[in-house]
Amino acid sequence: MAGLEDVARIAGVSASTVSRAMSRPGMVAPTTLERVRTAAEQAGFRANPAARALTTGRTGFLAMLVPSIDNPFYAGSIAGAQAAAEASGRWLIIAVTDGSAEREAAALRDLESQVDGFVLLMPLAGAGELKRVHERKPVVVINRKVPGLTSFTVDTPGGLARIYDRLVELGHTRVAYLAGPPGSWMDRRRRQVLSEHSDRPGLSVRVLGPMPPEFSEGASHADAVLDSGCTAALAYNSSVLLGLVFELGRRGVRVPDDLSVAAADDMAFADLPGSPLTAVGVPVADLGRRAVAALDDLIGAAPGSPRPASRMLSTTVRLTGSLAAPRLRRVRSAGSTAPEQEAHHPSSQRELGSGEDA
Amino acid sequence: MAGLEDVARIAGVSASTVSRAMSRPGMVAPTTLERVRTAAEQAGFRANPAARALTTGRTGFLAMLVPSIDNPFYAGSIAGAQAAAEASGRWLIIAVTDGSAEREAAALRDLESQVDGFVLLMPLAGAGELKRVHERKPVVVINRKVPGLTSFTVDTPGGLARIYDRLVELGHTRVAYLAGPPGSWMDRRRRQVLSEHSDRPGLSVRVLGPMPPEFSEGASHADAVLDSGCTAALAYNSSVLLGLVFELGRRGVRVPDDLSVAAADDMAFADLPGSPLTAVGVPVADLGRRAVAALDDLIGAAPGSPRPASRMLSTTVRLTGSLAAPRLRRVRSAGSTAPEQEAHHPSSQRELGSGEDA
DNA sequence: AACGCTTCTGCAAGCGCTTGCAGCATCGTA
DNA sequence: TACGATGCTGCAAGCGCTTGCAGAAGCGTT
Repeated sequence: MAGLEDVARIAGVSASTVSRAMSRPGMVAPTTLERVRTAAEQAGFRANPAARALTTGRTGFLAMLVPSIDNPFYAGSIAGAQAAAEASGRWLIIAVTDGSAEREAAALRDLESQVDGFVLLMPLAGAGELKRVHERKPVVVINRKVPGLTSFTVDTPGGLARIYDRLVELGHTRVAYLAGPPGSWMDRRRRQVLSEHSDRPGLSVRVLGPMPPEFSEGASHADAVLDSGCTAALAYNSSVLLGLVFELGRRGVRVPDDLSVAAADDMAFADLPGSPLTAVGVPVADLGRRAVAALDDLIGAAPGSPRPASRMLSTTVRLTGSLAAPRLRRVRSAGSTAPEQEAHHPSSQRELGSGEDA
Repeated sequence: MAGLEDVARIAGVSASTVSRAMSRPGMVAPTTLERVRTAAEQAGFRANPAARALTTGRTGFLAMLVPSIDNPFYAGSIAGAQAAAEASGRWLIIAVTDGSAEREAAALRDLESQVDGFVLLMPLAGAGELKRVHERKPVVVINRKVPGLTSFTVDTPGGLARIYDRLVELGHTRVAYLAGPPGSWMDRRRRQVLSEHSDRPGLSVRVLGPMPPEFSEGASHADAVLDSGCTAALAYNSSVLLGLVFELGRRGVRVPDDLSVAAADDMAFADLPGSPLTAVGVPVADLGRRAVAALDDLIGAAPGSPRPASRMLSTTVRLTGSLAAPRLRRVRSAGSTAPEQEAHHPSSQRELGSGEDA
């Protein structure tokens, strides 16, 4: 691998001149610059980033900490971040925290000296600790607000509220919510929104679950939805929704004629032009992109400069998809040919109290 | 940040001894070792990886080049690779090639000096070029075979064949295949399998598409499937399958009673215990994991040692899911209440010739 | 008691790049 | 013509770690 010295020899200058020619072309005379450049090309020169990092402290790496990768939400954000990073000539290191605060802390510690900044997707660490990291290497947070750090969040509640409003407008009075994984922060926020809306007269939300956000879970809760006497169902995410819809189809229940459905959080089809399902569409790639862009600003910026503004990105909702006016005639949960009949269930599911989420 | 020198001062030894205590504990006397260790702990010592890399050439990074991230197949592989990398104390850098040979080459070139090895997911570069990279930094390939390199592939064709056999066994004679993206290597391989099986007497495959592997595409091809007169449909992947099934449900077509369906390539639900859809399940995480494990071997190994064996991983198929005996009575494609009637269509779709895939 | 070995430690020379400083032309100005 | 200012370049000192080499003990032999 050709080094600075090799180029210097060819060009007949010193290594320092070559270095300057590469990183601050303005500092060398035009003719020298030209000479060095052709020499570099001839030698096939590639600067050794590790050596550069040793003196400058800049590694050209960004680290992104995510709870997991194989989840459309995270994967989308990673993709956005990666694209932005590459666009500014940096590489993205992915660290998976798996929801463990220890692993997160370990990654933060290990990578601190190897990267120029961090993108933290839903970090678990306390605000104080994050600020401490930020003092050493710039930090941008996604999907959580940390005072003092720039963060990018998404207005899922707003999207949910729009769906909710539409349901009310259509005349629905009972809505099922297929909850997400137990203990999920996102899930909690959503239920909070629902519970706020639940205060309206004549409206009630049944929470089914919690359940892992999987296709199979949506499918296996189809009967519960039917039994609940609800005329509409909201699913935690698109996977759950698809499972539900699939199973409903097998039971002869039509969407949206017999049951209105929507997903609270989606990256699979909300933005697709011809999608027949309504869902709160989350601009996941944007989250990643913006986070990295903000990081870029922070990395270049002088210590005292104002930090990039935090933003809440709005969601997209297509209200005309799988939402329709309620139908009181309901189909029983039996898998057979579906004779229509009134649904009258004692409904053992709990009502969503407005105060149950802290 | 505490350095070697700081620890040395505290422990009352030289920096070299500290270095050795950290990286080759066997080389220092037990008592010294102990002293150094407590000193290091006290000082909060963290070795600077860039400095280490400068002398050793080992960076502790692995690079993984993928066509894209937000695709369940790739995301799953990345997740597996990431886990394996972290398990062996390395970090994973993700580079997205986006299907561009130039970007791939650029990433390879840029990262060559910054990583200890490469995992290449479906690389575009020629075998010769890949071998050349391999001479500098170890390379492991996923989902493509490159002579001279260790690679991990997946037996999707085998899984497809099993589904196909089952369909034949059930008495199907006309099968629709919702093809993947135009020009896709995977898609070609699959169609090849189908065309091989298509030689059997009394069996025919209709290819619909090509189409992008999206939910909406599956949905919008539902009518084409119904019109084709086929009694079973294979989809390029699970997204397409779900779209198809969703739209079928709206038309009152039951799965699998009215139509058998399966996905050729799936990471979403094939492995889930209660999944109602049959699909060729691909062990995506395993691919990534094994690739990194092989890379580990290569990195540690002496230049002359035999390279880790390539392997083809087998797929999983649940045959009892959405496959059933064919029903000749078919539903027309009109979106209405679906009166049953015979399907007799001139079928303008082309038959799959056995030689059409190169 | 002397010798050769083994074990442990420190010295110093890098790894390949950046950068403060000083030297040397060159140029403009008085 | 002389002077300072300016522009460009080279020298050399690192950045923080690793490692070959050699010296210093400590040990077992003969």
